[in-house]
Amino acid sequence: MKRLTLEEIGRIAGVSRSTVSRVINDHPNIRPAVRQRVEDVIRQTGYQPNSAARSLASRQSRVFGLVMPSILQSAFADPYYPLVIQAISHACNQHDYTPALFLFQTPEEEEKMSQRIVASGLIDGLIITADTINSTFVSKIQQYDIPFVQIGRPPTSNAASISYVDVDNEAGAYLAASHLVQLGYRRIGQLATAHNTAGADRDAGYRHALGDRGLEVDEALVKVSDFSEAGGYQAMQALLDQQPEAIFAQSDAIALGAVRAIRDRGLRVPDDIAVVGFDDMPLAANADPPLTTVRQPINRTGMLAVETLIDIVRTTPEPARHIVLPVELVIRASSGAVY
Amino acid sequence: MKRLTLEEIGRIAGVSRSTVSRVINDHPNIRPAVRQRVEDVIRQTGYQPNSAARSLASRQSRVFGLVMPSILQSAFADPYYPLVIQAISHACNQHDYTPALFLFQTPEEEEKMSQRIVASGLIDGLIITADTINSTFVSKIQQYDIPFVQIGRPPTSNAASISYVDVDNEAGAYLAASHLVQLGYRRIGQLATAHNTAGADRDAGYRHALGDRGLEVDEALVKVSDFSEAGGYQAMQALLDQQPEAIFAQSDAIALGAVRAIRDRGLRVPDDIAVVGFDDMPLAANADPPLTTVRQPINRTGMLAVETLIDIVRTTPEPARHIVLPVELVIRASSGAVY
DNA sequence: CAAGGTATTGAGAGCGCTCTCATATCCTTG
DNA sequence: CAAGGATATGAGAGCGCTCTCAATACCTTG
Repeated sequence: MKRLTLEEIGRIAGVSRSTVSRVINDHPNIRPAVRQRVEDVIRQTGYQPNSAARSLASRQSRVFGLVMPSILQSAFADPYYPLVIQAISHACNQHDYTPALFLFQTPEEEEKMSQRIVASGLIDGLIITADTINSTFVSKIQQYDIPFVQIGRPPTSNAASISYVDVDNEAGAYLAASHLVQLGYRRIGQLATAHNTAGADRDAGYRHALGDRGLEVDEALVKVSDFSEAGGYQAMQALLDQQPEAIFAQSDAIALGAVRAIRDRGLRVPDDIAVVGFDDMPLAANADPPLTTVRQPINRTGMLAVETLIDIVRTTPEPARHIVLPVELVIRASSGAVY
Repeated sequence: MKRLTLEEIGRIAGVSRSTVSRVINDHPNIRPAVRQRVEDVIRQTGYQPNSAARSLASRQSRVFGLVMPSILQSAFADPYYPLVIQAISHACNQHDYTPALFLFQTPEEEEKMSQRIVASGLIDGLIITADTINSTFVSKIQQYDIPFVQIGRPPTSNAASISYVDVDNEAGAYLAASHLVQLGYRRIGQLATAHNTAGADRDAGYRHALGDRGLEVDEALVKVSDFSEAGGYQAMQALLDQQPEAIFAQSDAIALGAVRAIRDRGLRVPDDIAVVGFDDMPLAANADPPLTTVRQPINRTGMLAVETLIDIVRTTPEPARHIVLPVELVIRASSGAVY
């Protein structure tokens, strides 16, 4: 199957290359009859414009890069990231953009790739998943003039100049912790995470909720974990010695690990210890017991990241766009509110 | 920062565009002194060749498409797919290819995208994850002359003409089931899956293992599940009525669901029922009890898929390459062999 | 029905690279 | 040291598209 060109389509339709180009790019001022004729030829031949030629002439590729820096390598086990990828992929498909994937397993890999990513012209813009504090990648990328949006809030120090899409982590944690307070629990522990803004915001929400209800935060009831089930299991084991009545876990995976640790100690959820998670991953609903958690809108996050990036690419990049999406508390059995 | 071109690099280095191009593409017959000089300029300026121009002139993009057809949409919850993506991404990085991601959530999306994927020239080759029997995508793609390799064995009917990288599912299942037989279990059930070649091969391995040891397969001990934890939970509940002594689950997620179902029935693993999984996902080792399972080399699978595709793109596509990787049994507590 | 627009189309010049072919330079060796 | 062959470099012609600008076709309206 020989590859067709604009020229040939034009020849078949009896018009010039330029006119065919106009039809394809939906320019105004083409006689309806001509447009129709050209469209027919395109449809019948199955012609697809050559994307390299288009990129070269138009100076844009309609390819976005989806970047996950090295810090997150292991975090890929967390089902959150696959869901984000899926959401972004879907959004890109809808807007006729192609997502290129850049997962970095080491800083060296990151270093090696970043130059090519920003300067080869392959990529029109970047979606960066890196709420890790002090990501070197973001500061490196800022020196180039490639548009990007971040998923998750950047550290306060440079959040103003960076466009991002985030969920309201603080409000979510506030809801979760308040829910536990209202249920009558007093010794409410937290399985927290370190070095990421989402974790920091969830921590703040937890503290505000307790404070607003006149409870003091007992630091012995706050343990740090990573975002994995295993991490939650370990942290919960340490926490169990403090005899908490309820737990706010900063992610569903952590919560599930906590549940397992609680059971291993011969205790029951929620009868002995109530548990609330965060994220509302698919597994939260199927867990045993079903997990009370904070639902964050991952699909909308991905969609908005893509649309914001398209907007930035097409128009002026100033000022930076900041989007914070609302979250909601999903009450299930693990918090002891329903059975 | 103005974008540099070959021409300008040449001017700075005092040579022609052609010579710079030769240096970049590692052509022979350049005086060492000149090559050095050009390389210095490139390094100092941070020049990166424009990829659109390169693609247009050389007719290849160094972009591979990573396709996951719509059937698998929900299966993305299975940690297997993220790991495959990660492996392929890493392999692409190493070989200076860019992976573009095409996840299809619906047949319509698949239909809409496929034309662009194969005919726009954006993509040099495809890696298709679709061991689902009767994938329409593969048969569609075969009509074009775009190179591709599949991860997972295609259905026997057209496996001969398709290049693929697979793991030895049958041998793995054989190992797993044999392990259970050797431990003295007799009523060995299977949590199987339908409509995919990996499942069919694992089923075959299970049956051969039992047959080779003189055990007959009791069809009442074989239940069909999907690849999820929830599916395994459900299927196991049905299976429990048949009072199996041991279970071979076709994936780790299924095995974990089975363990949960067994526990909910008040039974213990492995004391009352032994469980073996398949895949050796990270969560298998951390499970409770740690899961005996069949380890498949996902990183090698991804690497070989990429390298095979590169080979096909660069040389003649004939004959189709078939690679089957060995697997190994990882014995942990869930099968009752170790504690 | 001519003049003066406006709507529609085509021609041409790149976009930044690769690759072939011609030219220039460098060694050999007789 | 001249001739011949190898080696090294440059010039030029695209790759298939977009976009500007000029040319043509089509309408108005006085």
